[in-house]
Amino acid sequence: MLRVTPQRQAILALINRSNVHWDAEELARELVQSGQAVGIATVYRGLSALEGAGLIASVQLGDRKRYERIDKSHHDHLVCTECGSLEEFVQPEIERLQAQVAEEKGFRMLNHQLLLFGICYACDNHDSNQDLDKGKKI
Amino acid sequence: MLRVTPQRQAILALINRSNVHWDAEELARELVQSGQAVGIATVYRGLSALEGAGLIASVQLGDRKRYERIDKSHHDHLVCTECGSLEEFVQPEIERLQAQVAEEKGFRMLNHQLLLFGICYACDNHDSNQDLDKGKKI
DNA sequence: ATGCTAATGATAGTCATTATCACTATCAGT
DNA sequence: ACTGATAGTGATAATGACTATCATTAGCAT
Ligand SMILES: [Mn+2]
Ligand SMILES: [Mn+2]
Ligand SMILES: [Zn+2]
Ligand SMILES: [Zn+2]
Repeated sequence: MLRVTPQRQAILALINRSNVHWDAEELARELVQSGQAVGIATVYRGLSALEGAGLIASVQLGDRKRYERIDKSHHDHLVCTECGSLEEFVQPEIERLQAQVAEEKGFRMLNHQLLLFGICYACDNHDSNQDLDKGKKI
Repeated sequence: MLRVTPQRQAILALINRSNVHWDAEELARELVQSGQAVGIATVYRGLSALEGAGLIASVQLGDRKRYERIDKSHHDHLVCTECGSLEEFVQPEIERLQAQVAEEKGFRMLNHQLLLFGICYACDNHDSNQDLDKGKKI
């Protein structure tokens, strides 16, 4: 009952061929650029449907949700509060301890979210107060 | 330059005397109940100011921010996606490993957020499909 | 090929939070 | 204690990220 449509194919293709954490608006703009514009409501619905089908992954960052490829192993994120960039990391021991905590509490954990906020290496060593590149893909 | 006002005192007192993760609207309603109504915009600004002053703590849960007392040691949260309840936990080893990851990446971590989503013990063993208690304090 | 119904897209609505702005109150300096 | 600079208040408008509506279109099971 999940239908294959050109719009969803375009959204999925774009996410799969990039290494970006897209939000709905950014993705819609990129689709316009590439000549296959998709209505913004359809982008929201498409992203939600694709995630529900297990074809893409998401990260909730503050008030906005970002989507990325799912064909990499699970990872968590370092979020730079200066430039907004995302860095990825994997720490199996943390994953194991999370499951252990849930277990001990009788809590059936379905997923988790771990965000480390701070200043990335680049920002910490910035030459001057560069303007933030608002158009940068993260 | 952070001024002491009756509104902020009321907000802080309410948070400090309870063990609840308040959002702005809930807190405003409670203040009305207790006969010291505070404008909703002032509640938002007050919560933000108090957090900035290190007097209360916050958790970003999906699209809404919740505030709680800061006079307990740092902890993270188990979030029940069924009933919305929050359970707290501390895992020093996870904390240590987070700092280690940031260190290795040259990332200056300022804070973090770890949420474990799933079904709490009560919901997992519910007798029937009880209606969620929307008014419940969490 | 047909038809049931999910999907689309333009747009209106929702909801949490922030901005505006006229007015008030805190408090540092006298 | 007085006062002035300015932070804070509160009613309300605005914003921004989504979600609902609804007429129309188009997958896809049969
Ligand atoms: Mn990622
Ligand atoms: Mn807590
Ligand atoms: Zn940065
Ligand atoms: Zn529960």
